[in-house]
Amino acid sequence: MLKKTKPEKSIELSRALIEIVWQFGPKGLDGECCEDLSMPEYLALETSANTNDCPVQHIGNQLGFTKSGATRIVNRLEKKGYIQKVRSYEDARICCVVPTDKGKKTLEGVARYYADRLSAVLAKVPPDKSANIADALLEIASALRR
Amino acid sequence: MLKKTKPEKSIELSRALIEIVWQFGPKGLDGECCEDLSMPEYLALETSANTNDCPVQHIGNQLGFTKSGATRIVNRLEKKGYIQKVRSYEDARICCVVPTDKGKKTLEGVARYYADRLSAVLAKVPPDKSANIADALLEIASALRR
DNA sequence: CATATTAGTTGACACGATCAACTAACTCGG
DNA sequence: CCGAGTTAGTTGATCGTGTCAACTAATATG
Repeated sequence: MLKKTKPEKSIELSRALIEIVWQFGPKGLDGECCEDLSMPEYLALETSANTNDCPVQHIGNQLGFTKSGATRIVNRLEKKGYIQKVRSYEDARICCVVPTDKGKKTLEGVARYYADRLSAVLAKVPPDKSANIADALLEIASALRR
Repeated sequence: MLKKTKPEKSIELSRALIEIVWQFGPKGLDGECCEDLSMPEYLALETSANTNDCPVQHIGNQLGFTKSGATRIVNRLEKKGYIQKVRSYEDARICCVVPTDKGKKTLEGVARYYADRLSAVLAKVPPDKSANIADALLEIASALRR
């Protein structure tokens, strides 16, 4: 278990990022978010909740799936009772993805689960740093959207 | 695309974390790291490079796989020419996973690729914040190891 | 030496995504 | 208003990548 010689700063940084991503990401530890939802399923559910008259494809676009992938993830969510597909009556080709009550409730639960996991980690950080960290996370996320 | 009412702080934070994880994680955009390596393959390769006489199982432990999963990922890496399996002569049950020259070279390339992706994002952040962000990433990663 | 333990492998399987071909609904120029 | 083109979504075949349980082979131990 020997560490190699100290790498340059930017590489060291991205190394940290990868570790974080791996721990919290889709393959992290259990791989599940909550109940019977995988991470992409959770994100799809969330997208449907944040989008009015959300077409199936929009979910694919948001998550980086093909449209067939989107169909399948939506079907899974429907079978599990988290969403419903409603044909749009303005354009009957479009299926609007609408979260059910169960879906909405679960969404809160999962958000809380992640929030708890994150605070568990932040608890191990020197308290004077944790404000900085919160700031940094928000900043990166907002840069990603640009 | 309507946003819901402002959620509490910790949930907003974990939301940011999830976005980051999704963008940089195994499913992020292309899903691949570099050349023909998936993210778990990259991490396995890196683990083998940072561990002397690295047994197959150690890779599984590091990444959170079962031992059969570890066998499979190692076999894939071997087939692609990134590592070699060498039977330990102290204990012939153990296969030491050793990166080949190609493996070592690729490792640098991938590290650079991630570093570049990260700096591309950091470039969009107010310059006075970026030091904070670097600090925060290192801090979180180190907290995760504890 | 017999038994238990440990490292690794393997076959059957599950899950989740892609691709390409398809259907159904809408658009628009003649 | 009709036929060609476009768009939303679905589906069958397939692939990649992981698990579980049963296995082999090497080592440790009483």
